[in-house]
Amino acid sequence: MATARSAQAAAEKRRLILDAAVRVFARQGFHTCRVSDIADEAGVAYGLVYHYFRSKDEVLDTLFLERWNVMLDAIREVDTQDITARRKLEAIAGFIVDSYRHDPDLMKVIIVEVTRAANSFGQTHLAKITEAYNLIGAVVEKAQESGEFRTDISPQFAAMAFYGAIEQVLTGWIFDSLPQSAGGFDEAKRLIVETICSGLDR
Amino acid sequence: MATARSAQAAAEKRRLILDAAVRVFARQGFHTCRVSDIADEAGVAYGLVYHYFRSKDEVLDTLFLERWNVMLDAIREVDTQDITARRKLEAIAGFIVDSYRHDPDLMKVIIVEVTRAANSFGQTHLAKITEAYNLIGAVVEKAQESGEFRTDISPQFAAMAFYGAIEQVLTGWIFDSLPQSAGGFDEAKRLIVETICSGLDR
DNA sequence: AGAGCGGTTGACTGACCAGTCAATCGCCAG
DNA sequence: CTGGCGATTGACTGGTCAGTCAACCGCTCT
Repeated sequence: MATARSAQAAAEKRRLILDAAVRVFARQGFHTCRVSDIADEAGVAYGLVYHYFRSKDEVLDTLFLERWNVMLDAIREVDTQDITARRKLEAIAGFIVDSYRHDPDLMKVIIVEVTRAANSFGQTHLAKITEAYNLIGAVVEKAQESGEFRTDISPQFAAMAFYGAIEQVLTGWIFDSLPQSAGGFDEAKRLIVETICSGLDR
Repeated sequence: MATARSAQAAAEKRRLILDAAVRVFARQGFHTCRVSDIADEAGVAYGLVYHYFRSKDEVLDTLFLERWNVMLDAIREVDTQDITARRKLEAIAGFIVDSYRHDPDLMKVIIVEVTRAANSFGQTHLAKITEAYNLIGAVVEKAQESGEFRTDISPQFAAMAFYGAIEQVLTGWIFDSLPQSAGGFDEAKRLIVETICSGLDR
């Protein structure tokens, strides 16, 4: 039992540090913050961060991979369902928007420090990030084959437009260049999918 | 004449440094490169960079503002023309895509280090960046009033989707997660506008 | 000729911070 | 009670650069 109990305690400490890191990264940014800021926020000693993680980078890598893998699984799961592509895109946009609603700090960190940070962590995780584009592209491709979507827009291209629109909206919320209106989140899902699927034309 | 000649020579050195900085920032990224890398690339002494610029940051600020102001002017100019909103969006997307075609390194730096770097330079230039969204939003808004565009998608929202789609495509090109196909650039303009205006639905 | 003045040079400094490590703590088993 | 081991601590080190500055260059004007 001793082993099990301490293993659990250790896992809790690790999580404590990860959660503190989310808050610190969201508040100060990855490059601007010091490892000591994370330790302070978590209420642990500086060195303990290095007991659980090899480096400052590994903390962010862990946060990103944890969440991104959940998202990739969610997209894959959506794609197995027997619904229209439009509904699939709604579910995907919904998942991402809900991720932000549920934990804005974490999504801020993932978007700002990884997904949009193409020169630093975006580079490291390019393959993982591209995987999401490809999964969305596959949804579009199948919809083209079934006749639901037009075939003169390449699936990869459509995926970029779709994902780009979502990320831009989240970024707008994160930095207050887009108002987070009352109906907000659910309205946003609808608008994104509506824009991409039906277009702005009347 | 002496004054005029040396002033011109000085301006040329300044430009030499700016152009070198574009190459270095594009290759290594702003945070990763050293000021000495810029000086070496420009073939001038380290200290000269500080004769023309107050700081490393100011070099990037200058590059961004130079180009971004040109773009804002271009968007404003497009909006004065008596053409459909769809044509206006085509012209705007065209301008941005052509900027990339003409000087990919500069666009890479602006997008990667400023526009998408929301925590560092994106923060500093948030107002300037938002200005672009607002100008695009105004184009959409007028199109809604004239009946060209549907009115149930907020103009600001549409602007984010439009700009987000463009930037995502450029980012895809920059980091090779989207193939730069043969027809490439002109095809891309068309697809972006087509997607946003008419949608993916058949 | 030579004074003056931008333009130009690059060695140096001061600050910062990621990561190390030796010492301590506290929990459990025997 | 005690030996041992993993968890925890935080002072310290080493390397990295942005930015400074005092000296130097070469052109022009008198």
